[in-house]
Amino acid sequence: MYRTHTCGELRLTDQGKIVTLAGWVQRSRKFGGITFIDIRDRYGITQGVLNEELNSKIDNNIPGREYVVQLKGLVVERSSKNINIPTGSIEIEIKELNILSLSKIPPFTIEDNSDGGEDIRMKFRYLDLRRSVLRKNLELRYAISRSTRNYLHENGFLDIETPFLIKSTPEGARDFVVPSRMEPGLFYALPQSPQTFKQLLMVSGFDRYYQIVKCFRDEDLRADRQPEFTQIDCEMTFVEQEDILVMFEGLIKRIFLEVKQIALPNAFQRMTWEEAMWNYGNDKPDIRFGLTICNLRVLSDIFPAFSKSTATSPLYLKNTGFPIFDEAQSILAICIPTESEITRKEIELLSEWVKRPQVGMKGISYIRYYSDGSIKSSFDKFYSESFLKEIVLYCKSEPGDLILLLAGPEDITRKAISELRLFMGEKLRKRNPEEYKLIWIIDFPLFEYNSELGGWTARHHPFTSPKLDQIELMMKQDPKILNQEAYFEHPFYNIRANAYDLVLNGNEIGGGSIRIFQRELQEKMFAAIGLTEEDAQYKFGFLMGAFEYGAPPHGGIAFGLDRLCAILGGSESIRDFIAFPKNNSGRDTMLDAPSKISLRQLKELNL
RNA sequence: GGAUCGGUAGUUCAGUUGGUUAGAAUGCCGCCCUGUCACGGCGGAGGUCACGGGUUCGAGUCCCGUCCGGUCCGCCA
Repeated sequence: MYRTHTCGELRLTDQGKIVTLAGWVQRSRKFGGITFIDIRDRYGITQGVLNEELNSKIDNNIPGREYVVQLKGLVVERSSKNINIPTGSIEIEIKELNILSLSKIPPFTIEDNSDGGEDIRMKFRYLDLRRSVLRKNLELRYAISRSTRNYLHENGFLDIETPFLIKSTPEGARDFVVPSRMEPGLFYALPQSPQTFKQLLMVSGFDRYYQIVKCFRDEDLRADRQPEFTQIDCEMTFVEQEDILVMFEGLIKRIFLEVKQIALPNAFQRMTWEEAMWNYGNDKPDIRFGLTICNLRVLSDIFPAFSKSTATSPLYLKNTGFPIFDEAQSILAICIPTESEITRKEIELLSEWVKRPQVGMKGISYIRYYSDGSIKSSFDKFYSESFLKEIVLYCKSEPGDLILLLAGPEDITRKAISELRLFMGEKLRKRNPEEYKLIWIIDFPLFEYNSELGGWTARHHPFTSPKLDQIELMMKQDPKILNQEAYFEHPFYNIRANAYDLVLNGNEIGGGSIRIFQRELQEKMFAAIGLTEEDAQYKFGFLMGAFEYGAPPHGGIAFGLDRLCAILGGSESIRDFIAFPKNNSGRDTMLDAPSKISLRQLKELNL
């Protein structure tokens, strides 16, 4: 028997037992006649002591760091205890020490605060995973997936596997493709999600399906994006949007309760997409803090539910005197409470920040609304004080506030003010990682206009159903757009989908929709996004065929497990929650993949 | 596809205006130490300054290119 106990379980109550432990040498400390050896496994660290006799016997052959050793000995109480570790009250008086495996000196220290950088730790990922930080991350991941499985099982969901070698139908992201050997020149693709399969399962009558499943997308990476990632993929039959939201609020509440011991509110907040864009400039708003956007000018048709409210803004009409504002499509502002006395230098830094190419603004304007009620702005010479006062009042500012204004084209200005809002939220320390605010974003647009391609694409995916009362509008609409400058005047712009995202602290952690289940509507959808009838039939004929044999109404949702883990684990990077992740360029530096393959393989594959 | 930061000892980093023998910490090796647990003390080894080219009397330092890595934009239904 290699071990009787783990390295994390012995306590004072085990005193007097003869035990055998096996593990890795964390560190040894020698003092002439006595030597301490800390051995570590997944469960903890236990100190062993070599007495004088044994110490002199092994003399200079004390096992080095990361050797795998087996200790046999007596559990005794320590004369000086270590309160920092659970096993700190006892130690093992070693009677027998066996080296099971040698180790080279590791390239970095296997400790909580390792001295190794990201690069070298990735190359030696199997060593990095010995550190308790990463071990705890993977334990957290398991806890989340276990809660998920329990909850979904209790609610009648079936875990059904779907294939990884499928057909390439890139509608959004690029597919990873796999060459077929048996059919030269043809290719499989790896799934970007099991979307069509789970819909077919609904047609087959498995009315509640889930799968914790790998998905693949051949796009550039980020700290929170990997080419292969894991989704909690779910689908239900005979449901409306409300049923899905309630069911999966339950899942998230269960995960928070079991994994973080946090009881979330009974019903999550909800916000329409339009409201989120209007107030936060973002479809995944971080609602842990305010600083909502003040829309001082917006082109009339872009946000139909809100645009009218800008009509009372002093800056709504053009020709107000300040050329930058007069020429701007949109003028958006945020009020920063109690910051009216911000230094010139800090303003300068903000200005540099918004001018970075990633943000892309030409500059930033500001209004200081001092506590004594006086007003000073960066554009004083263009406006009277009473006009400035009108702006301040429109923004609902209090004396003492600082108002930051950005002006420019609607899309980049809104994106920039959203970035600025997050930046200021961070600066004001209002983004507390221990605070969890969840919100459903609903009523997404069904379509998105792609000005590069000059056409409409599905915002979520082409299987998403439009709102019931807008189906008719869609069925008779010609997708062709005549005026690219005013795509938001096209009726498609205002068609809303039965689609929803769940947002946690400004991160999209899940999203889904009620699906189309009628062939005619699905055909119309494909036509709208520019697929010819032949294309649609070639790519998705199987799905539309299935819809002709009694397809039930259905819908679903998918959560990004990696990202959920990272947020609950308080980390920015999902790589810390994946056992063997890829680097920034999609490379596995441990395996050194991707790599060349042999000529013989190439020949077999006819490449 | 683009922006930006970085690459110096096993590792993490410092290296001033271009100037003589490139430093620190940690790790590693040796000796000493019977209660440490980030042990301590003394001594030692360890460098293709990513690679290639250029400027210069002289380059770790300046310029150009390449490679590698981090972050971001585009992209990611």
